[in-house]
Amino acid sequence: MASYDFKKAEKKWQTIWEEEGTFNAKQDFSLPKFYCLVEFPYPSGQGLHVGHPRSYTALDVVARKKRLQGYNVLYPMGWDAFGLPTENFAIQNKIHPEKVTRDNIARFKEQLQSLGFSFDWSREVNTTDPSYYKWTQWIFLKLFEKGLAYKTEMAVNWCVSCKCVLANEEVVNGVCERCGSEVVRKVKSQWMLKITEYAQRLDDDLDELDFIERVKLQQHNWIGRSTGAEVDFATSTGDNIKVYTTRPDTLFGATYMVISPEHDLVKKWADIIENMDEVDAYVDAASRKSDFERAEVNKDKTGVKLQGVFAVNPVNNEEIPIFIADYVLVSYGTGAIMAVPGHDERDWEFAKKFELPIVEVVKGGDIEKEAYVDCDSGLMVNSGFLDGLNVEDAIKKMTEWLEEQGKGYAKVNFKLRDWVFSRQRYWGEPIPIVCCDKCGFVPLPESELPLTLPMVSSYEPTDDGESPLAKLTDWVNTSCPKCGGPAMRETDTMPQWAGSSWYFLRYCDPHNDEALASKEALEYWTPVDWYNGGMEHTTLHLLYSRFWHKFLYDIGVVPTPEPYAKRTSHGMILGENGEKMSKSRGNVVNPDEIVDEYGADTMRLYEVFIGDFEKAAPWNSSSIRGCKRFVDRVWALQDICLDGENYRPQLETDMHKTIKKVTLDIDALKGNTAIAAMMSLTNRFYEVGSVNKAEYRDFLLVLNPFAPHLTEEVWEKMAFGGKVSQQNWPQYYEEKCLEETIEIAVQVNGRVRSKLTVAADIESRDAIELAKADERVGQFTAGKEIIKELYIKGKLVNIVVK
RNA sequence: GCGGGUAUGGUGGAAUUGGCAGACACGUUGGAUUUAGGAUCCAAUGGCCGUGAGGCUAUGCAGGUUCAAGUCCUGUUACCCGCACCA
Repeated sequence: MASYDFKKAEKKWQTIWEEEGTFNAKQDFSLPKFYCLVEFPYPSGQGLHVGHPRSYTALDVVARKKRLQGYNVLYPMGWDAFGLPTENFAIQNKIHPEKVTRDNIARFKEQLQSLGFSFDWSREVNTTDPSYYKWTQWIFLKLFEKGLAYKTEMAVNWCVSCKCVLANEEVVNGVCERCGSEVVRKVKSQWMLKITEYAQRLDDDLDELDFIERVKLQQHNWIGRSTGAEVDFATSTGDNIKVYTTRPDTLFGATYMVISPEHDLVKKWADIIENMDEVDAYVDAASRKSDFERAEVNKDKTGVKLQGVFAVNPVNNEEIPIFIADYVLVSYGTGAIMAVPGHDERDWEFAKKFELPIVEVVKGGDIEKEAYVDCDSGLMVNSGFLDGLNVEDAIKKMTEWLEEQGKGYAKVNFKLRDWVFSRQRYWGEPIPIVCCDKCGFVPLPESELPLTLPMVSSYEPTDDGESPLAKLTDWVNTSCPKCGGPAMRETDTMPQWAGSSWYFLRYCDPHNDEALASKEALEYWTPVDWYNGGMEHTTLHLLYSRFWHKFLYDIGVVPTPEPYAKRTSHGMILGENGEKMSKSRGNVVNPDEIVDEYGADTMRLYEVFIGDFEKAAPWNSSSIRGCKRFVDRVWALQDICLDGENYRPQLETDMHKTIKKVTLDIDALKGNTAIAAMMSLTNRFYEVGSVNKAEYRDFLLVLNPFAPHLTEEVWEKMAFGGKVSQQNWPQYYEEKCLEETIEIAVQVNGRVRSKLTVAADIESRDAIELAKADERVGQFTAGKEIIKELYIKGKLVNIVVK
């Protein structure tokens, strides 16, 4: 037998699959369906690195197995192609981003196809294609129509290098998530999406979903729900200060108030505040700090007392001072707090510094030394009608009291902010809105979609914060769709996250020009049964797309309230040195070279075999050889293949056990141990000295999802009939997975002293008798008193002696 | 600071959830084959002691529960990730 010519075989089968459309999802909606999805890549200039194929392979294995199990599988692929890196590359090299995108996609596609993924290429989507982004714009207009898209002037995160605003989700540790540059505050008029309107549902509905826990947790934390109360504090000026607190029980301990420097009352009180100079200086200093500086946790608390005004604590009518301080954020709650220094660390620190009274209202701590914060076990004191209650009851009673008195009410708050949706860059979807002096913001009529991105030769970002599109006066100046008068187009574009927020819907019906997808296709295919993607998208793409999907559900476009039934996440493939793979570290492994040297199947096997799917794993160019050997050994089984229509007795259990293991492991994303089991079975064939046709056939079937080219090629060479892709997944029988005789360990005082081969169904009593009769066991029990003896079925006997 | 996670041979990693730790691989060593290299095949391979049979020891560290602990409990260390003055 000639050795396996993987290059020839892989090319051959890839061509067949492409010509036949072997893996295209079927239009027959009566079949059981399985929608299997991986995040579509951003087609960067560097091409794929060996990290990309990890999740593609894992879900390709799932998709291929599901097909063999009779499901109509949708496993699509596409391109998330708008975005800054492409635009920056285009600017640097003076090539239009449209061409850069086209070239990058061509390269990515070729690389993906060389790995033999079973994607349905007939459904390929591209977010930069006008026939695609027509529907991205359409969804935006629906959001606008329902009041969920609005434009407002606000302080935003501005990346100095990208010359573009960023969403909160795109700012990581005060720097730009993408380029690592400084992020400063800038007041700008921005399009916003009201994701906050969906905060409660995005949070609640997580519980019903089959998402891995760390994803749920991260989304819960990001949404940041808290329950408490809003309370009104009267002031000496007749104004109200509304505060949000999670601890209404501690209201009797509120000895001062703090409002943020940006709070409206500061300006309103300009004439009343006696030390306005000092206050102005503080406000000014705060405004010049970056968010990052302001958020620095361990810095000293600063602030200024507002002279000439005071507030009144609504529960005891005591007059309390009002401060401004930048530790109170204007963007959360009401931008004002009641300070309870006895039971809040920040307030305690502030009170110590400004020598303000600290009152204990929950007993149990030592408020002289530190704030008593985690006081669930304490009882209320110095708190009038709350005295003697525990914290939980006190919160309830105080909230009731506030509501009765009309001084406050229960309130749920979220950390989640609305989504800053406009970008001052060229390579994105134009926002289909015109601004008319008479009519305000007017949406383009649906018939004018898509509003295409004008093809221009100059699209550099500007320093003044305007979109490059603003310079195209011919394009900008238009007429109002409503009144026909002169109007101007919106010149900002959508963020990269727009196109990816709904792409999984388009796959269901990608060529539809009447709707983003037909009702029937959506009814059949959604929700996505299994979605895998990176943890870095948890609070970005994953949250955004859940939001859009819920909105589309509310307006009757999609049939399910959630887009994804199941979400898993892969660990990163690291460089050989254990560090993150990157060009600057020089540890990038190019999959093309691996495919060239070892073949796609070896590459696929190694990607799965490398380790626990959820954990990061370092690439190792030696280890991959083990997978290559495995491929060659499977090929060479042809030399020792005997006739035989049934499993041979000495291999029957091995066959059933392996099929079972592979079947279950694939669904549990434990392909690494599935491959180990198949390696063991191969070793077993060689140990026996032969395989027979029945065994070889079924072995090839379970190996097929991992090594599709090899298995098809062997199948054909062996003339097993048809193709592997047309077969059924082999069955295993539970009862045939059990050995008739088993080896059990015999322990004395928990240490293994001997082994016995016994019938699998041996009675406990018999096993113990046999164990005690064992010579070696006797040496350890002789002359000692047996205190206890037990048999753990199928495992061991333990004899405890003294 | 808060929340979550991880820690097992020289390496990647297994361990049916409390039941023989180290499956499966990589690497290494020895052997076979080969003109040679490569490839392939066979054997050994956690550590310590022992010629040997075998014994002891071992899952970051320290305790505990149990006939039995990588797995459960208490404490502790290191690293990774997320959030970060969110009232």
